[in-house]
Amino acid sequence: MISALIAIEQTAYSFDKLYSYLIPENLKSRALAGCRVIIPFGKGNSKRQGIILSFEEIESAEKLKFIEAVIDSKPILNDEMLKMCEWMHEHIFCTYFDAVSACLPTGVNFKVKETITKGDVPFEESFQFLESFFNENPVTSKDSLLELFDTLNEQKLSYLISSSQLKRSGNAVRRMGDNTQKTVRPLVLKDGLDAYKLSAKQKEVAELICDFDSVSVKEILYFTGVSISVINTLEKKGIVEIYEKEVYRSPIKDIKQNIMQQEISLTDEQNAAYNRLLELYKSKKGEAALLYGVTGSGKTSVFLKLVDEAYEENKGAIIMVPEIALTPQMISIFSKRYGSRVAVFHSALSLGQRMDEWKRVKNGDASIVIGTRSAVFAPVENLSLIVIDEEQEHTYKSEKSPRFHARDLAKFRVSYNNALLVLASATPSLESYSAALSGKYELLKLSARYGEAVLPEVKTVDMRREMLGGNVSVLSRELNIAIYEALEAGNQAIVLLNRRGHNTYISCHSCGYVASCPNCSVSMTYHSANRRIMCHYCGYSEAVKDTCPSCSVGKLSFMGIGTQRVEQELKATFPRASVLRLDADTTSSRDSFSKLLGDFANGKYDIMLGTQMVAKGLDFPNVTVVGVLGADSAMNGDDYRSFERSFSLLTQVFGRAGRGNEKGIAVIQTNDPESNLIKLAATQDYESFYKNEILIRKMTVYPPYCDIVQIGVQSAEQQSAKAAAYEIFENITRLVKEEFSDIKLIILGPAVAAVPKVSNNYRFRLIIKTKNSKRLRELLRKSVDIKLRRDISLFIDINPERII
DNA sequence: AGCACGCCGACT
DNA sequence: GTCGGCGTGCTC
Repeated sequence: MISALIAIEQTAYSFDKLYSYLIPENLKSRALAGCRVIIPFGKGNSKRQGIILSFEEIESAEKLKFIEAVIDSKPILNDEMLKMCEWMHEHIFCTYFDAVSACLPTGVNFKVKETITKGDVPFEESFQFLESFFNENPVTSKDSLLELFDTLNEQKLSYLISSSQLKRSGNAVRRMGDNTQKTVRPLVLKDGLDAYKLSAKQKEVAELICDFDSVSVKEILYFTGVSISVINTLEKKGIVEIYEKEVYRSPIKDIKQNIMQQEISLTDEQNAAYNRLLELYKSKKGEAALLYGVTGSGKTSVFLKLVDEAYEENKGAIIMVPEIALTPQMISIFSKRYGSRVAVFHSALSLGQRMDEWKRVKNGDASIVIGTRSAVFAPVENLSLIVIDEEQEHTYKSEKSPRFHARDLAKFRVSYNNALLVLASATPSLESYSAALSGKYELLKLSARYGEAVLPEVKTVDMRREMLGGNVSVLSRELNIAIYEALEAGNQAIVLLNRRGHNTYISCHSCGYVASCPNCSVSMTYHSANRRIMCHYCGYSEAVKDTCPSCSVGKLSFMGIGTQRVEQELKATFPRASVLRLDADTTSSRDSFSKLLGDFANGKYDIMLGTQMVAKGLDFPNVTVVGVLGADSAMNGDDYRSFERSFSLLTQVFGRAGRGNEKGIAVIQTNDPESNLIKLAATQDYESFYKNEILIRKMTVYPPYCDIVQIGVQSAEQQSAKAAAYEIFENITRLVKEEFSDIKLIILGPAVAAVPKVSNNYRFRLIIKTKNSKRLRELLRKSVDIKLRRDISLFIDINPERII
């Protein structure tokens, strides 16, 4: 006998697995792998959504329940996606259904809605009042019963259900309606219309419908002025057919249908790289290549030409970018070039748009996908190419379950499809570059800068000396002069500071009190826009008090510097200049970011100030000065990747300043002016940086010399979180001594997280340095299989982007 | 996460 | 006696 193995929604990691269900005879033909189903689950047989991942042969049907309904008429996930879900479950410690959900846009997700109806057994004496209620309302819900009848409670309802006096069933409810349009198509030829007896209006409409092959009802009404009844009559007579046609809401505005197939001209160097990539592309071995090209070397042209190849062969391609708002020009290039064959995938789309784009790809109407990390799940058929642009960016790693890295999933997909993966970057991740050097990836270099662009002159300012020299301002004299000169010449300036808010913290002079969030163990930041202090972790805010709430004598003063404070200072120093501040606070709305960047590019502002996102924006030919405030290695946190991130950021900043016709100036304000990092970034010397950094990684044992496993434990009770963290730690040490003596690892911790409390949850962490393998994952799974107290949540993150 | 079962204290 | 509190174990 065959049963279906099903991934079920709303399962905690501790009891997640594939559950086996019987297939009723009437669903045999429809219950295919990749179809979503409704199944009863748990003691109460609550209705859950699931998806069939595979099937198994069973000897006895004992204990098994039946699938209740099949939602999809055809599989929503194909074999590739199902295999990818299994891969994710094995490799990244997520539940099966988390993996499935990641493959589907929110729009196509169904929600199971439970309904309560009268059961087969008549109501007992004491529940007779329900009889008349159900005569009026045959279908109701648990919640409304509880609300309407004070005499009922959860227990009584459960009793009524288990004794079959009430029946509970589940219906799939679509979260989001398909955007369909009533459309008409003719069933007879225009010449054949004479055979029917038609009124003047009917004839007119019928002829119109025959002229077009298919036309929307709305349009007919608009053009002919008839009412819907005319069309209905035509349908009754069998002349036309009315059906629902899906209309797509495309996020790409003004698609130029005249596709611009302009030939891309490549330099010799670009051409060499392209030809090699084309060879790999054609060899169909499921390989990966690293396209390492200095800023301005024209990486985009190289991979665009590869996408051309895929487009012409009518094969699928996925192009990933770190952040869609920062690359509007990429979307416009793609949509101009490939027209409606392009679909866009990213999180700023509305739910409806996401679903539409997903469907266009699923139906084969679009085959070139451009987007952020979620684009790696695009249901592209015949996938032949994946490009990951700026592959070192942290946005490719998901920080919530499923905690995948887009690069790993891309590798899975190219190997499944025998396609080619191209990682492109000016500052590749240490992991990728070392893999390329060892021959795991094919390494392709572009070392010549394209066009006339020159690197800026880099001035490093020691802020400690600046302070000793009497300048207590945020801006150094060097930077002030540079900005002044740029503005005088009619040019623009960019100032970078990686801290939001006005001040980073508020403290009391007399008692040392620091305003901190009541829910999280972090200090709060003053925001001048709303004159409140805010927590950047949970969003809590409160009004600023005049006197210290702790000692009620001292006055509070604002310490530290955020973007708002710098904005204030810039406005004071350059009163005639207009300043644009770009950070998470000013760019929360959907497309304001690209609009603001566009405004800056058009010269609406003189100075742009912001967090690191400004470094990655468009090319601004008028920018001749870039200032970086607080450019210490600590500017990106203090984990092992901070040097890499700083180098990448500075390299991009310097690349920005040097793209116009004039030689730009970059002023780097730091407390560590001797830093090698700044010098290497100034000359765009990635390879020297790599040589230094890889040595450090080797000596301190960090990736690529090992993998990092982070286990996080969270609870509202500090003691239970701590106890769980220690229990896991002891499990690991014990298992490594006994069953897993082949595994080598270094355990750091358990320790309280860097931010010990977030939203009133206490957090503990364990860090393990080891080599990721099947055995290791087995060990991890055993170690976290602890008798968890109910209030604990736990996660495992392989090679996390951030240590909690 | 739910849900049921079961064991113990408070209460008609 | 029994109602309901929550600790514990299981989910095809």
